[in-house]
Amino acid sequence: MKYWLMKSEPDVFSIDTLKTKKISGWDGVRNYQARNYMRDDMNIGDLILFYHSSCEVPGVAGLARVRKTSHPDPSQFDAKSEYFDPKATQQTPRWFMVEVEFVEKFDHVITLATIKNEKVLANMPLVQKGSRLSINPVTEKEYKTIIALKG
DNA sequence: GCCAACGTTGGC
DNA sequence: GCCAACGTTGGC
Repeated sequence: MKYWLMKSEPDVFSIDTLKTKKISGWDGVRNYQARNYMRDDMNIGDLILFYHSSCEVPGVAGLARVRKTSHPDPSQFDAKSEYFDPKATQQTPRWFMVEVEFVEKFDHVITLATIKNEKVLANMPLVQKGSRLSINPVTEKEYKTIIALKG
């Protein structure tokens, strides 16, 4: 089993949205490296740190779990979607997504500032300058450290 | 294949 | 809103 951190703008899709929906496809990823993580490396049962980005208090807001391995992201075929990709076809889809399920919403967001204060977490891509990939692998040690911070 | 221009991310 | 960093596009 692996661990991941996945970013989402809470204005668009938050831990509360997932809590309500319970299950959701992680659609809209349009970055090849992030796509490759979903397509090639994510397995059922992998745990996901659900990170809120581009908001007042950026940080890990809760947990999700991979429920279904990758399949084509339907939004790439939808001309009305902001994620539409005219170069993608049903025969040769370009974008893939996994399906995730809600696990937990933390009582308090584990803020980026808190994460930056933890020496053990200094190697996370999240805190590297210029790193903006929306999906990143997390080591077991990092995962456990973050979980311990939720109090 | 190079690279300039442009677009996006995301913290601050 | 600013801006650094990075990714993508497209002409050549």
